[in-house]
Amino acid sequence: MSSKRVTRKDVAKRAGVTPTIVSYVTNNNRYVSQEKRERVLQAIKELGYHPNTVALGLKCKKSYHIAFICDDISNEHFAKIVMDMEDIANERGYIISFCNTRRDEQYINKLISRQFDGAIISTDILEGELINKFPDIGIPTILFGNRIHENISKDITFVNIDIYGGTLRAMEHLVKEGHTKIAFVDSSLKEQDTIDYNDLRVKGYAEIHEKYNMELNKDYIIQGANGYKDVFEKSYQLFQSKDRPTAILVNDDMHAYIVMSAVKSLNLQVPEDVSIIGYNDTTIAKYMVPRLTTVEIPRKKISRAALELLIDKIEGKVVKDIDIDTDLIIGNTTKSMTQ
Amino acid sequence: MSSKRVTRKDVAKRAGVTPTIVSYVTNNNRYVSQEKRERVLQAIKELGYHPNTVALGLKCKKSYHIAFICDDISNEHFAKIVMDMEDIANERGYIISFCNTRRDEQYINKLISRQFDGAIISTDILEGELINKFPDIGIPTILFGNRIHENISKDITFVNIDIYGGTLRAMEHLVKEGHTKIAFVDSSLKEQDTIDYNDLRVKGYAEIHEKYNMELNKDYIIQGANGYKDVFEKSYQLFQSKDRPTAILVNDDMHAYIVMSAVKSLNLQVPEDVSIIGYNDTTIAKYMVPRLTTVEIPRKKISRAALELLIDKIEGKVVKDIDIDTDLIIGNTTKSMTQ
DNA sequence: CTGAAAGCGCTTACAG
DNA sequence: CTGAAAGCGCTTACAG
Repeated sequence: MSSKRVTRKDVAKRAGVTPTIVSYVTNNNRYVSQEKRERVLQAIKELGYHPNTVALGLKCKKSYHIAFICDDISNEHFAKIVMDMEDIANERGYIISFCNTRRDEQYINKLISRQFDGAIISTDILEGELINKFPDIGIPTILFGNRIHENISKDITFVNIDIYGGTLRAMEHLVKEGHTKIAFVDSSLKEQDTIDYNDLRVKGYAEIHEKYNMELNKDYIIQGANGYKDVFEKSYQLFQSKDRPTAILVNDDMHAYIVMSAVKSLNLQVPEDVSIIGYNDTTIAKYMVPRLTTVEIPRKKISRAALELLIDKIEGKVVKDIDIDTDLIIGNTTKSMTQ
Repeated sequence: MSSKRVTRKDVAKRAGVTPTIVSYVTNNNRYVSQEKRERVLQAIKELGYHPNTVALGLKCKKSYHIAFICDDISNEHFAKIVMDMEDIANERGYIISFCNTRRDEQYINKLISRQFDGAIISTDILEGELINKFPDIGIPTILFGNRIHENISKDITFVNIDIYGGTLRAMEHLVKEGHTKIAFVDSSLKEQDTIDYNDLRVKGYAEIHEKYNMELNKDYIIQGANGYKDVFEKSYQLFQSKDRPTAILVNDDMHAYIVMSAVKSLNLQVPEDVSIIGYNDTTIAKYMVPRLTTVEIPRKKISRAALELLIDKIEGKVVKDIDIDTDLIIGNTTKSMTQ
């Protein structure tokens, strides 16, 4: 910051009024004589005065500053959510800081020191214990409903996304088309060694196996894959195996695209040899050739719900968890086995 | 914010010392007797004290808060730059707010009121006049070097990305392979009616036409396309025409993918019928089948350069513009005409 | 209708 | 070695 920022005092001097009058004019919340008002407005223009939001924040204990914590914003799905949220936040006078998730108490403490009015969190990897630090200190917090369910504070409001229902629909679609050998990829950054049945996708996947008495082959589950390259290699291996699946559910469109690349590298065709379903309906899904079948997560609704719940909460209103439906968009990457 | 946030005063009371001592302990910049120090540390722990960064900002005229203004963060290229920058910022004690570009003076004023220590701007659409408001008010500002060159303040430091050189290399590659009918797509959100020869890609594109005495067919230039759908439709039209180009340069990988989708929809093959080159080397480029030839823009270098220049500037150092090289990554989407 | 004053939570020069 | 005090730029209850 420049050391010569124009302050309220400078404006007052220039306009020949007291600083208090300047506040009354900029906030427009008290009667000020027309003449003084004009002098103040004139001085503001001449000097290029910008009221100091930080000072206001200190005085009024309100920062109009929201934190958005997210594991991977390079995924178009989340990037678009951030853009939407920033739009709504801007309309309401708030600003959003984007924060990469870090599993580190010191980092959370640094964030708390920033006096955010609220926090929105979308994570597969942050422990409930660390998430809870926000509500525990009194910061209104919204959590995108997903895998982390253990020990979440009751003070947190959930935007529950029906990924479970979407998964059931996707799986039913595959089963109806005659698939029984269905694989599943979860690329979220979590421990590799165990299958996480709390993951709503895994849960739906397992459920359908049970419902239709299909054998669940653990070799068909790729979990904790570490980045695009890893997903490529692991799915390449999977489809190279003798007992390869005929269909695969992939937790994200771009990763579904990667899986398709691996499939094609093996000279297999989509959907003739392998059916693929993704999640999110991002650009790549819409323009893939063939068009990707995918579980649509309504981004606009999520962004609006999260931000409006949060602002209501900041303003002291009582808010309830909200449920967001998902939808299966049927493209051309799934094929009936019975044809 | 909760009304009962723990302050320095509370800690002092609990520890039986003066508030000043608490500051000395948290800042660790003055001698404090071992005994008092321990009492303070203990009280901080018991009460869960988090120093108020906003108050510090007001007092020290430093917010440790940086604005990143960008037209479209849903593009993986920019999203990854944001993630990288956030990482470096975090190491240095700064936080980044992501701001969608808005061509609106009121909005810029609101940002200025926020007391950002600095701003990083990457835009194709914001006028120089509005960009200059930041340096004019004394806010250190970094601009990603690109199309907006008119009237930029000398106080702005540029991270110049050699898009021009990258374009020359891409075009040379196509020319050497025998292409003479080369199209170009610029999907940035600008006015549609005129060809913007200030655009570094257009400039390189035109340059090569001149160098090799190739006729520049204006119908081959798609500019001001409005989103993915528009790029799809316009490129579909282009390749449907009788005198269709044999190669096309697309200003961004995902858009290059869309162009390929359009090409395939016409039952044309890449690269047999149409050669395609993109920009950025994002995930889609790496995993496209065939692998996309693309102009690589080194994101890590850009993020680091921008943030370190900015922090140096904030700290009062004299900094100079920096040049970032680009590279042509040769994939499998270009084919020689002479084979 | 207007303005002096208190106070938000900090830092730090200065005096003891 | 420690602490009272000034001050960062604001808002607003209160007194005139």
